[in-house]
Amino acid sequence: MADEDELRILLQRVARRIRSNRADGTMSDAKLGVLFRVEHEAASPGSLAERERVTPPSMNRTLNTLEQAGLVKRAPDPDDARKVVVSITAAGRELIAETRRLRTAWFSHRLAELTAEERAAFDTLVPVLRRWAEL
Amino acid sequence: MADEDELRILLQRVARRIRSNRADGTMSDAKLGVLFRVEHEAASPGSLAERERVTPPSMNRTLNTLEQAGLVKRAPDPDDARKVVVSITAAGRELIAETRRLRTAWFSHRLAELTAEERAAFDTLVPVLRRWAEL
DNA sequence: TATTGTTATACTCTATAACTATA
DNA sequence: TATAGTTATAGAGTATAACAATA
Repeated sequence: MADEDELRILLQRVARRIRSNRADGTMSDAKLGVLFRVEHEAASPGSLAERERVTPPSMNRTLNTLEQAGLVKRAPDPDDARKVVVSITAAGRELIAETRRLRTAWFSHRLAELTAEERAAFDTLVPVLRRWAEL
Repeated sequence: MADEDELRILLQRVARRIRSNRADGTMSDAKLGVLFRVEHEAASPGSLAERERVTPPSMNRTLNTLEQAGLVKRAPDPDDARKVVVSITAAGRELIAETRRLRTAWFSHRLAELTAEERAAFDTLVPVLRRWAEL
């Protein structure tokens, strides 16, 4: 069995290494996280706060910054006037695409260096990681 | 082949999940990072700033907080009066031990749920992750 | 002069408490 | 009354610029 401590620490360091590839050095994890969330589906400020595990006021501030930068936009919910719908803009999509391109480039190069056995090992672990990420 | 994007994103989410296990909710990553650094070997503020990739003033502020909390101590360098040596205290060691224990507990439970094949896959990937972490 | 550490100041992200509008 | 969003205010971490002490 591999050393548990080492495996755990390695996962954190590799994740940090991946995260260091950013399209724009001024984009924080907080902002990028929200941008990635609303990329596929518009969401309310409250649900974004919950999924990013921050408080509603904190999320509100992040949304203000993203909105001022033209990366997301707010719109009133047609069914419930209390609610707001946050969606991504074209500029937001472009920034995400660039960030993803850089991260993918680095990661693709790393994957390309692997043996067939190592690639297979990753395939085996994807369902495991998927479960853990949801906990 | 597994989806490269998903694998990359999952690694980040799992790392984040692991990181959320802290002995003391008030200990930030910044402070814990320094504490882990000086656990094995005393170091200067400047070298700590470099290895943690923050500026010297930022590191200085972190060290002030850790010192006030009694987790590290500063001492003059005997050879060069300009330099300072930062070392961990007994209280600092205790806090690290507790943090490590909690992280290990969560991760151990996750590993215990795996099949033999999944465990073997992790063993295969440890050398790979070790290489990536150093890049 | 160059190096090491620190102080001064400001900006971002986070939080708790309080307020507004709507259901 | 309860819910969704926001505003007010404060604490922690980070940065750049400037300063002090020593080599």
